[in-house]
Amino acid sequence: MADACTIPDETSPAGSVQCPECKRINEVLARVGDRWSVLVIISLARYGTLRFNELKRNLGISQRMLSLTLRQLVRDGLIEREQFPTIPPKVEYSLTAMGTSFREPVMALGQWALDNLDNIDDARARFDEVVEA
Amino acid sequence: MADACTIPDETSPAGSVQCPECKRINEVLARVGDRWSVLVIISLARYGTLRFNELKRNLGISQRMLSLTLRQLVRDGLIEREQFPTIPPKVEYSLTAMGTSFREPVMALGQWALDNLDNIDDARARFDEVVEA
DNA sequence: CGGTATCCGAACCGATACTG
DNA sequence: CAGTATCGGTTCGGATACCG
Repeated sequence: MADACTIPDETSPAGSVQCPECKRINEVLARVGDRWSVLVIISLARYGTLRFNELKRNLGISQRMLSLTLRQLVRDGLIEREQFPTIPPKVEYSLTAMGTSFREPVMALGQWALDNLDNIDDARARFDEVVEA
Repeated sequence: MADACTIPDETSPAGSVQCPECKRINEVLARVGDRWSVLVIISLARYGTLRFNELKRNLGISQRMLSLTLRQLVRDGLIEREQFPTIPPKVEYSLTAMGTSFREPVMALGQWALDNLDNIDDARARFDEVVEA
């Protein structure tokens, strides 16, 4: 990996110019960092393989958004789509190798989210109380 | 931490009902998981403390979005705002303890993003080529 | 310097209806 | 079952102008 790809590069004086890493991270997160993508990845990481409607029920996502999200993730090479020509049709989704490598940071983020939801709620309550006064 | 908060809970039969963890993760990610928040956290994790316009230049974010994002993050207890009553005014932002604990999963995500941007671009190119045919 | 207020187009996203 | 198409409300987010 090139030097330009390591995050802790503190050569520039803090706020001089736009940090190139942020620009690139931004690009990737714009693609795979939205909430539905993250949740689809988490679900597939948990269950291995899921059908369309299983994901739909699992996530509480609308049919439209799931369809769009899945197509994006397939296009980005994070998940795989296997279609069985049966009647009624059956389509299974699972993680690719890259999707699996995405699993770890995503799961860490998800776990942090679970661990800190209450803390955030508390912080918000305190903040709002102060602001009202 | 309660049992209900662990992600790898495979008790339900895959797609039966909405998984409660996904619901909660969704809630937190809706708050602190947006792109600007993530990038602010990454920048503060890198530099420790930054002023408003340093962050602005660093991220390539509009003044409006930065202002909104910072206020949210302060409200959620992830960052701290210190104001110096000088002329011209000076305001410094840094991570709180909770923000610092958020740092690790976020940095992991950012690093993954950097490492895989090219892979994603390649996957997209391949996908689009196939679709055109 | 560090904001806030307003405007306005773009993107998001759920609801609904329809298809193979 | 696994989608696609269309519509309409909400949110996002940049641009601009203004303030302490």
